[in-house]
Amino acid sequence: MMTDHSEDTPRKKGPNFIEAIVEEDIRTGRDSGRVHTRFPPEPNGYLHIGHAKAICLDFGIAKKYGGKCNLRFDDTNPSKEDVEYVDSIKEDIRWLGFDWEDREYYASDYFGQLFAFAEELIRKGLAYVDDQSSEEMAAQKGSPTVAGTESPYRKRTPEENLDLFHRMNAGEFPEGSRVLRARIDMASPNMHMRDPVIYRILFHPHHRTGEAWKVYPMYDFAHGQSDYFEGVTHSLCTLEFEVHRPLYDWLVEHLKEDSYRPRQTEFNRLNLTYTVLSKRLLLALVKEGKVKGWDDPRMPTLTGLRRRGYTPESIRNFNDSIGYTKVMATNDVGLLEFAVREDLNKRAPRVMAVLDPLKVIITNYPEGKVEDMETINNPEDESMGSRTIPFTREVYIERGDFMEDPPKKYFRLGPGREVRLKSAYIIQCEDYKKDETGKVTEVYCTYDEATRSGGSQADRKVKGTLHWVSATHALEAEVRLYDRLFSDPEPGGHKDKTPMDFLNPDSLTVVKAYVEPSLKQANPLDHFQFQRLGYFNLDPDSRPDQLVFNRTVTLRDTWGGGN
RNA sequence: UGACCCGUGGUGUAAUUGGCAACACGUCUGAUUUUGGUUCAGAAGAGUCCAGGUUCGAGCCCUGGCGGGUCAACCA
Repeated sequence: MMTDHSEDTPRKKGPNFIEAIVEEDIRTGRDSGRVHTRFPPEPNGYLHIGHAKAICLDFGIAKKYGGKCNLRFDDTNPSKEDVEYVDSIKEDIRWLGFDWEDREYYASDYFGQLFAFAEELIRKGLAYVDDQSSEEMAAQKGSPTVAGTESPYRKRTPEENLDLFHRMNAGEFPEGSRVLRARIDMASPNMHMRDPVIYRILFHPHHRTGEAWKVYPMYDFAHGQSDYFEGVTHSLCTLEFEVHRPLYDWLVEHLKEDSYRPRQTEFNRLNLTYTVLSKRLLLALVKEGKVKGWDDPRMPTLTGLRRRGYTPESIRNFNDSIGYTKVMATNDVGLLEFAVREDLNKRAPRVMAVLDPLKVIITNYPEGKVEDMETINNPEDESMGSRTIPFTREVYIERGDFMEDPPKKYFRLGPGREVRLKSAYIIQCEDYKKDETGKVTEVYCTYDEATRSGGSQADRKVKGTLHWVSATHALEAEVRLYDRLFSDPEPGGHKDKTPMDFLNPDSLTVVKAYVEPSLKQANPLDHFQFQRLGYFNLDPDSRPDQLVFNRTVTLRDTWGGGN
């Protein structure tokens, strides 16, 4: 069934385990029944479809239960972050269809409160300054199976620690020379509880606070506390943070002044076949020039998918369909493509385009005659109306739509065969011409005037219907055909190979095509279904005198005979 | 060989307080079609990682295995 996927009538599904938790919290009156989530990106790169999964959850839960969702930039590491990313992230979230209203926050907004909280921990003897190198501390940390040993600085007095911490922030000590650690348990079976570093010295200017601070909180020290400051009730994050939860809770427990405390719940991160979603790899693809940029249509970034022609609705529906669990899952990218086709099938007007032209000359059609043939824009949506396309004596059809010696189940053009030219006439192949290499160069046909679309013989059945464009009216266009960027289903799942070893050399193919004249009026990012060829959109680089189209996704191909 | 998490058709998810394993994608038929698309009708495909236990009855509960993931950044 695919009748109820529109925005107004979402798929009927039972609550996922996170919704079940939220519903239980509401039922028991936890936090007075408030539901408040947050989406917390670090502004150090572009958002990709994996982030979309988190965004749909964070904003989706808030919307479903009448709560709020904050946008919070987790900007605790100035050496990696930049305003460029802040802007792109905001744009991408809006494009996806979500709104944080006036709740745009930054972890850096809380640097003052966080610093004060650190001082409090120091006074309570729950944090200390460590002068060792990171190597020394790593050695003392032990291993998952061997308990760690305590730092020689662990017994410093609160007074000394406070003084050192202030001087760290005053810039008196070089980067890397000292850190502030929480004093928890060096023998904990959970590595994150072995006196984790909570503050480090960084001299890199911060994109928002500039030179104001010389010490910056670590993720673990900033996240739960930021949740607390914002009144977040449900802090949803991905599975790899599961082992951080005890530390999250430990810190919040020491910070809270009332009964309210945010709670972290983890869900599975998105994995897609033939796709890499690690920021490191995506950055490498851009830096090494394997793709043209973050918005290259082959990239799984939201900006790339948008340029490719994917719609926000299709991405939201896709997220809806894959669900949220704690299972390490790998989703078939075909599911995403299905969601795109499903959406585009309803909204994309059908147009004529020929990617690999073969000239057909209709010998009994008058030279110089032009007929305007009416054709419907979208059979899925009558309200999209119709338009006319010019028909002439010479037209182009797809090279693959003619075979000299067609197999039995082939029902397109061949010697002596009849086909209908969509919205025009039935033609019959009388002859064809080949060049020295044996390549077919022209096909000669006759047309039956009575079979004109809407005419007296219009109902006559023939096996095939072909798309075509008038050879004298067609516009030349550049069409970019995209294939998967990686040739392996799990490019990241190999021991001695990197995803780069599986780069698909044919991920981009550029062809010169002929398209119907009406496309001159197309706007950037407009969607089209090129008859029998797939869904395309007009690239933002396109100019009226040089049309450029991207193939968003192919049509479902049920014919095993190839093309 | 520590802690935590996970294990249902090929893939991803469902399965009210234990009650004949459901849905989507994919695959395969057939019908319709001026798109080999769409739409429609139907089919195949798992007995729920394994072994015990509790129970009239277990995918759901218990025990023990096996398998997979995360964690030893002054990243998030």
